[in-house]
Amino acid sequence: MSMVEAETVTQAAVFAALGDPVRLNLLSRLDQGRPQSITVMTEGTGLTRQAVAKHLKVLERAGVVSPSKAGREQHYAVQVRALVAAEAYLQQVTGKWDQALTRLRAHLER
Amino acid sequence: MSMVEAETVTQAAVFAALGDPVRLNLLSRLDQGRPQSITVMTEGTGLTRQAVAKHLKVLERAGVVSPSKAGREQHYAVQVRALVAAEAYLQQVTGKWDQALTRLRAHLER
DNA sequence: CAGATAGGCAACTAAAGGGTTGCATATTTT
DNA sequence: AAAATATGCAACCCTTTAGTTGCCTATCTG
Repeated sequence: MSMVEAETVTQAAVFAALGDPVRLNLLSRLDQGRPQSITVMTEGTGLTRQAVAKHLKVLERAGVVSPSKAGREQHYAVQVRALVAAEAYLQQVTGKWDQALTRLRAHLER
Repeated sequence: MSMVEAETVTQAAVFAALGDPVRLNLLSRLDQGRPQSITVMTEGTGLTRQAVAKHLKVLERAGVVSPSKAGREQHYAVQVRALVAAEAYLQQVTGKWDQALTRLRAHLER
């Protein structure tokens, strides 16, 4: 597997982690800055603690969130790097598209 | 379901569509500007035409790609709007994080 | 028109995902 | 020390997803 492909796979993992409404909600509740415990994150989801714990694991494996233990509590905090990387990836794609549009325009005006 | 939740679901669908290495590859080959047929998109994937067709359907339902018929060929083109929206979503989240950091900083310096 | 090419549809399989329940373990709290 | 709280682990269920194969239809092309 080429390096490009490897990167694509990694990037896909991040998008996949974001590709679930529950996880997107959890994330939006985590980006308040301070880490939250699993139990707290469970509140208002209508799900069991285990379900939420799984979702947080998914986010963690994708690097979107990072865990830290505080006593008996497991806290999770947003890992901005991954999000910024995803943002950069999209910018690259949309950027390429802009370039393509420019080329197309140049071609048509010839 | 609230409007926020509905939007979250929609946005999650886009991320989910991007959350697969195969689809990410297809997308990167589509962003050259001009639409491509399914058969052409299949080349070099190591998959069957039907598999690729399914992936393109997924991208289409998420609004990431749009179909158009040219004779017997089915062409797909990148739909930049969806990508920009996803980008905006991430910016909003990372932006909120920046604000949170600012608040935290202010709190610590008090 | 006959053959080749591009797709669509459907059925089927294997694996991954999202959730739940039950039970064991570690930390607090009283 | 006992009760309560926060998690972790594992087994299990159901649905979705990623891929395949087989076959039928539409559109070119020679």
